[in-house]
Amino acid sequence: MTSTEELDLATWPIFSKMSRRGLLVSFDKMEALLADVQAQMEEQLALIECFAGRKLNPMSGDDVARWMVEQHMGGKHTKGGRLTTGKQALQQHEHPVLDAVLSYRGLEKLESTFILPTLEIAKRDPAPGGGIIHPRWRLTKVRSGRVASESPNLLAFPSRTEMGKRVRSCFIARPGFKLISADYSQLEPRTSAVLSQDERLLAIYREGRDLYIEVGTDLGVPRTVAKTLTLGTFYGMGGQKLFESLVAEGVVQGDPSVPVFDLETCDALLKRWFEVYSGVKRLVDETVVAARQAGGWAYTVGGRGRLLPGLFLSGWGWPLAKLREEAERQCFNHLIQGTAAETMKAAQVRVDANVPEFMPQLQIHDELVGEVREDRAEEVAARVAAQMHTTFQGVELKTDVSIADCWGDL
DNA sequence: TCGAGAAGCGCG
DNA sequence: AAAGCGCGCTTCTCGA
Repeated sequence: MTSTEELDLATWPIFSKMSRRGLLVSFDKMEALLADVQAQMEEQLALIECFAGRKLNPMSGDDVARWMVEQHMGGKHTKGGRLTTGKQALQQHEHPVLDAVLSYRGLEKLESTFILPTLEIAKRDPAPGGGIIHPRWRLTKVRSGRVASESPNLLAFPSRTEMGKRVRSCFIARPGFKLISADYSQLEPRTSAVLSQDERLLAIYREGRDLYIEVGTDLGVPRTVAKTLTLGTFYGMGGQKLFESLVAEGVVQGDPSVPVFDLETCDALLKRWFEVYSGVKRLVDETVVAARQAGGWAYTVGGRGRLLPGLFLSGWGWPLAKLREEAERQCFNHLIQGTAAETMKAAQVRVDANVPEFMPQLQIHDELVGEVREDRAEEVAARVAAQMHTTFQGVELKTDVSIADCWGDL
């Protein structure tokens, strides 16, 4: 593994090029979407007034909390003493007003965070059919070595919902070009498997089997549960959080062939996971011990350090234990997330050196997006994939590639 | 009127 | 015993 310093120096000019090239935004598509979103916001607002009997600002937690108190709805309170009005809290109650509040908030998020700023920023650099976005890459912001993006934060653009994909669809390839995406599958779990040398995980990956199906079989849970559970365990998720995640995913009461996912089951599942994949448990413990011996410094494989003074807090009282355990989770996360970031940077360097026809535009942690001339798309995509393909201590790291005319279709 | 902090939510 | 990690950005709220 190349050192983290060398990777930083080698990727610097690549990100510079990425920013200069930028991404083309279609004004027609974006403005049509904006009109849709605004119309739907009006609808939800009307719905709220209709069902609540008066106007309500869905964005004001105080306003929503006051109305909930009037309706004799209970719930958790924030540190500031108000009723919690987050998505989790509102979904506890069955009420059309709360449904509309959540819908409105989702739409408002799209409008104010993604659509309006993108239009505004793209207007600074007009181009045929729209404008160009030049994200500012922050290469020294994230302590794990990941990159961050500002103005706008393209790494946080929506992808999980239909409306979200419509936002991404406004980012299009220039005329005569195609967009290519190559994303590593399960980069962080694979990194964990390699670093922990856990026999079971290594076997799953070496034989090319689906991790989450295997975990599901090992623990007797559906694939979706196994996925949440596995990703959570890598970073120290607790029973409570796992339970909340499963509730949010709507798998709280499973079918009869599957255990019921109450809080106790979640605790037991986490415990069992670390028994079955004991190599990961060992790596977590060893990583923390090593960092303590190194004076509180956690290191990635490439040698990027993060100082975690909290590792030396002693005692079990509040908030000492909480802070120490937080530092321990950060310690392990630094190793996995940071090493994965180094894998990605190394891949970018190889692609830059060996596939000059590919013009990168975005790096999204485990994914590379860029443009290529239309007539060469298939061929160049294959070469990008070949350059990203690598073997990390016996485990293959491969990418899924796709070609499309807009970001949303990748 | 301005700025900081809280709450909330988007992503991998 | 109990525990998600890493970010950026927006609106609301409250005090200077």
